[in-house]
Amino acid sequence: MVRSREFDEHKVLDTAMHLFWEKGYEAASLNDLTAAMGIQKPSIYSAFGNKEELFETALRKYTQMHASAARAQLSRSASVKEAFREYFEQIVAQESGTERRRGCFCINTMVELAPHHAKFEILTREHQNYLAALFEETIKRGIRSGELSEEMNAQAVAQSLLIALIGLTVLLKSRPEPSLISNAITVTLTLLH
Amino acid sequence: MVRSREFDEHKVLDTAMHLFWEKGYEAASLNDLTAAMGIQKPSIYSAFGNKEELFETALRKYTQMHASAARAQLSRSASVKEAFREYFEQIVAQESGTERRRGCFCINTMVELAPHHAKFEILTREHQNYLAALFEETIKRGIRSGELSEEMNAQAVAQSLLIALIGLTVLLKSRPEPSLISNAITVTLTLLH
DNA sequence: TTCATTACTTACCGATCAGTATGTTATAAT
DNA sequence: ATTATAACATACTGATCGGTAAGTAATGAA
Repeated sequence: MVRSREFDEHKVLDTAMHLFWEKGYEAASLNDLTAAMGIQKPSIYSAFGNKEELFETALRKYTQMHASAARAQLSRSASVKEAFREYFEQIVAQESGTERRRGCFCINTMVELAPHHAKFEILTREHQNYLAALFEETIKRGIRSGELSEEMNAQAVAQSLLIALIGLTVLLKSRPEPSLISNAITVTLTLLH
Repeated sequence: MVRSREFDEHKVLDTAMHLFWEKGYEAASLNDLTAAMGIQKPSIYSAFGNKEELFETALRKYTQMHASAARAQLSRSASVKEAFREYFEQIVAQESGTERRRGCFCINTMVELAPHHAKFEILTREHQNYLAALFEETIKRGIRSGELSEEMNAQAVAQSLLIALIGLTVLLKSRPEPSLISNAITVTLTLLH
C-alpha cells in the first residue's frame, strides 16, 4: 500500500552525526547535510523533523555510542590505573591521527549550545554525569581489588579525572606539543595514587 | 581636512569582543554586531576590516586581557597553593554568577575554529602556552620559597593544572552540581602536594 | 569661503540560510 | 489492472547572511 524507503535511516543518521560532530550545529548547513547523507531535504524533514531535532537525535546516538565505548575501554585492563592510562592515551592517539580534530561531539555541543539551549545543557550534563559515575565505579573496583587506597574519595577523584579528560580533549584541538601532553597525563594520573 | 571619527574604537571593539565571546563566531551576525556596537556596517569594515579580522582583533584583545588578569590573580597570594585555589574558585564563582555562561573566549574559539582555521589554531595554542608558562613560573616560585617540593616537575604539573582549568571551564557550561565541582578542585590541587 | 577628504547613513547586492509546496514515481492492497 | 498511499525529486519561499555602492554630512587646510 506504500512506497518503501530507499535509504537506510541508521546509515544516514550516522553520516549526519559525523558532520555535526566535525562542523558543529551552526556551521553544518542543510545543503552540507543533504550532500553528505545522499538524500534530499524533504526526506530529512519527513524522517527526522527539523535541523534541531536531527541534531538532537544525532547527539543522542553519539552519547550512547560514546558511553559504551568508554565502558568497554575502562574494562579492558584488570588494573584500574592501567585502564585509565590506556583511556587517556587512546584519546591522544586518536586525535593525533586525524587532520581535522573533531574532539568529542558532546563537549563541542557543551561549548556551542549548552549556554543558549536548556535542552542541550541538560543533555550534555547528563552525559557528563554518566561518565563521572562510570569513572567512580571503575575507581571503586580498584579499591575493592586493593589496587587503590580505601581512603580515596572515589566520587571526587572521578570528577577530577573527568575534568582532566575534557580539558585534554579541548586542548588537543590546538595541536599542542605531544611531549607536554604525555607528561601532563602522567602527572594527572598520580591522582590515583 | 578630514571628518573625525564619532565612535570610540576601543569601546566598540570591547563590545564586539563580548558579543563574540558570548555567541561565538558563526552565531554572532553582522546585524547583531552593529546593534550592539552602535555603528553601521561600513564603519565596522573601514575600522576593522571584515568579520574575520574583527573577530581576530577581538580575540587578541581578550587574550591580552586574560593573560594579565591571570598573572595578577596568581600573584595575589604568597602561597602558591592558595593562589591556585583562589584562581580556580574565582572561575567557578564568576561563571556561577551569570545566567549565560560565556566560559573563556579562547577556549570557545579553540573548539569552534581551531580545527578549521590554522590561524586560530596557532593563536589559541600560543595563548595556552603562555598560560602554561605562567603556571610553571608560579610553581617554581613555590619551589624556591620552600612551599613545594624540589622534586616536583614544574612544567608537567603546570600543564596538568592548565588542562584541569580548561576542563573545569567547559564543564561549567552544563551547570553541574556545585558540590561535585568543589570537591574535584580540592582533589586536583593535591597535584601541588 | 572654497574644496578635498573622510566618516557617515541608506539602500542595496548576490549568495545562502532553514524550511516547504508541488508534482512525479514506486509500492502494495484490492 | 486499478487505486490509495507514501517516498521521492525539483523548484520554490521569505528571511538573513556577509559585504558594498552611492549619496550626504562634517571637517580642516588653503
